[in-house]
Amino acid sequence: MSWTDERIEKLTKMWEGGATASQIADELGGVSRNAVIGKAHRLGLKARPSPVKPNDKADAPAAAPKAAKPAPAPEPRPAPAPKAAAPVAAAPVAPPPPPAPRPAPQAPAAPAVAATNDAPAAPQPRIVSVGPGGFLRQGPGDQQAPIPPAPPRRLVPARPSPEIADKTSLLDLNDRICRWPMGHPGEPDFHFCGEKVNPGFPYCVDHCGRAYQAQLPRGHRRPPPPMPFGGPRVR
DNA sequence: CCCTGATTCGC
DNA sequence: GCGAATCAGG
Repeated sequence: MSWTDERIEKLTKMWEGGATASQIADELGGVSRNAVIGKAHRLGLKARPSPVKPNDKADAPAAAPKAAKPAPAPEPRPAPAPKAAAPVAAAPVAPPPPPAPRPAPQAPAAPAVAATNDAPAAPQPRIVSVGPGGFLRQGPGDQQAPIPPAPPRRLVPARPSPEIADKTSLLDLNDRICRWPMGHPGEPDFHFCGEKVNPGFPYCVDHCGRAYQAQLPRGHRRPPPPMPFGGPRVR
């Protein structure tokens, strides 16, 4: 098996969605999890809580049970995204989303952001910007609102548009229609969205909104990112 | 043992 | 670039 664009794309999405290398591997088929990991690294997709990696802690004087160590080369790795500045003792990394997607009832985001620290005077309730394709980027307050409660799985959504009467199969894909996958490959109802693409993007406007999300400031990240591929397969 | 991701290194 | 082998923590 070779790394086609489609496969790389899927690998990327699943990896970023928090799927494990094994899940990705047998979802793609024909590759080992090692291959997936190797490829992910080559793609520069690293950075995921690894069970065996640098437990990088700058210092925790209050709660640092282990202090008996010559403290060799600290070697502060040049992290591309500085994730410091949290005064409260917070977990160093957010735990990856559990493999089981729970259809959370539409919990309206708390009306107030509960004054994190400061900035109570100038509350910017909405951060709305326009992406390169013209779709709206969502702010913290209204992000998941229009999106229906997480599809449990194995559902075939209504045809996105009447002109696409049948499922959009792999063979129907071209650069004008949305390639967002629905369901799992290999299953009878697997198909693609098929909506007209947001010009310049591989997806329709709706799915662009899912695929590309504005990087929110490190204070209030949404813990469960939507998994575009429909969540891990349940066997 | 099972799982995980990271890294190495011959191809 | 690729991925099996290996490492190492949970």
